[in-house]
Order: sequence, then structure tokens, then C-alpha cells
Amino acid sequence: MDDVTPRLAALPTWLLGQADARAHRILVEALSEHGFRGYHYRVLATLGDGGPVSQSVLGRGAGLDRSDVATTVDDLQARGLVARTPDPSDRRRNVVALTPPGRRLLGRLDTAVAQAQDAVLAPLTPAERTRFVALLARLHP
Amino acid sequence: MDDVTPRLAALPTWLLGQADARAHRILVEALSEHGFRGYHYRVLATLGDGGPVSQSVLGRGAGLDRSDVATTVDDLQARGLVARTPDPSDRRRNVVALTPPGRRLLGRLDTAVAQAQDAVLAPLTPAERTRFVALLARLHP
DNA sequence: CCAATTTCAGGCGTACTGAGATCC
DNA sequence: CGGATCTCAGTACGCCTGAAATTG
Repeated sequence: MDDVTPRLAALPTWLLGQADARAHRILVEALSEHGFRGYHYRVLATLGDGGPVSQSVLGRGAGLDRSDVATTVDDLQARGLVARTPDPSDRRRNVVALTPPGRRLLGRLDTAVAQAQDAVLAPLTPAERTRFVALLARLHP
Repeated sequence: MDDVTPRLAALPTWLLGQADARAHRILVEALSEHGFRGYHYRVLATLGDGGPVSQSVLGRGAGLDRSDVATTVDDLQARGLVARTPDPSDRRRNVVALTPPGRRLLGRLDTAVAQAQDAVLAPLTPAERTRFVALLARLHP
């Protein structure tokens, strides 16, 4: 993308958006080859880290709106990748957990995502990647 | 966002997406206070830099799809901010140009965007901002 | 005939809002 | 009662595709 106009090219947020758009495309491509979208991976990854949780906790961890958690978990449940069971101790809650097939899938998606990361960061040297990620992490307070 | 789960927090693309989502929200907020969206600003900024151009060139410069250029220019034309005239030398083309009100508006939007930038980059020192932007610029080959 | 430009209709994915039902 | 949780319907935005009409 070398034909970015001067004014836009001078905007950090524009650069950020461009870089994220590229990363997003590569990531989406990697996931869609397996038949999934970003929401699916975020939910699976969050469950893989945190174990069975309520949908509200799941949404906070994965960065999904309360409303989108429901439909995403629906999808994953229909494919047998997560189990949704009412919490006996608080019947307002649904407890969502990875199934064994879900955990196996998560492993494969992790590999695909790792390869996508390398493609995204390919223009940077290892030292630059470290600095870049550190600055990124500082960027939301 | 300190409750990001470990697996996602370890992904550079995830960090990139988070940072961009925050920048995007701040930018959208700043523009919508003036009654405009991202597409509007991108088109105005591109016209402000490059002068009158055809819609295809405009779309390439602003990073808009061919299809969205038409409706965005429609919007701006209806508000009297751009003028769309057929190119006499190639009647397939529409030449789009800023009107005086459009140029004045662009100045105000530039100010609003500049303030949004500062908000986005606030966590970084000036030296860090420079390094960050330089790394970002390297990130698409 | 082929290529470029514009326009139209529409889909997909992410993000969000409001309202209602259920339960603590 | 207030407050939390989940579900559903609907919206907005950015990004993209396919097809048609016009012109070079």
C-alpha cells in the first residue's frame, strides 16, 4: 500500500488501522480455512485458558458483547465444540465448557493463528517485534 | 482492559486489534460529533491532498472500495461539500473536487482528528510515539 | 471485442443498543 | 424491591462481491 495519500499516511491512527486491517485479513483467512470466524476463536481461546465459566465472564474475557456471546456459543454448541449447562447453584447462569473435540480444535486453530502472526510480523526483526509488542501493550491504559 | 485472558493477550494481532479498536472508537466519536463517519473524512482528506480526481483514484487513495466511493460521494455532494462533474475528456469518469465549504469543514475535522490522535497516543512518550509510528509504517510491505 | 469506470443491490463480520424473561 | 444473567431483535459501520450500463 504505497499509494496512501500524505494526509492519511501522516496519521498514526490511520497507520494503526492499516496495519490492523492487514493483520485482520490474514487472521480471518487463517480461521476461515477451518470454517470459523474471529468470535469463535476468541471464545474457544478464552475457554481454553479459563476453564468453564458463565457467559458473562466469557464475554468479558473474549471481548464480546453480552448479546454476541449467546449466538456464538450457539454456533459452537451446535458443532459439539462447547457444552452449555445451567449452573445448579445459580440458575440464571449458563456454564460454558470446552468439549474434548473443542479442545482438539483449539490446538489446531492455535497453530494456524501462530502462523498468521508470523506472516503479520514478518517485516520486523525479532528485536523490533519485541519492542513493537511492548509499545502496543502500553497503548491501552 | 486488564482482564484480557492470557492466550489472547499473548497474541500480537490481538493487541493490534485492541489498540486499533480503541483508536477507532475515539476517532469515530470525534467525527460523529461533527455528523460524519470515517468514510467521509477519508474522502475529504484525500481530496484535500490530491485535488480533483476520478472516483477510482479517489477510492485507491482513501482505501475505499469502488462501490462505497459512489455512496460516500453522494453523501458529501448532497451536503455541498464536494462537486462531482463528468470528465469531458473521458466521459466514463466523474471528477470529484472539494467545494469551499468542504475545504473549510476538512480543516475543522483535521483539528478534531488531531485531538483524537493525542488521546490515542497519550500513554506513550513523544520518543515512544516516534518509534511506534516508525514500526507501524514498516508493518506493511 | 476487450478493458476501464461508475452504479446498484446485497452479503458478511464485528460491535453495539433496547427490551423482555428469568432468577438471586 | 433492586440487580444480575441470558436471549432476541434490530442497528451501524466497514469491507467486499456480482452484475449491469456506459464509454474508451
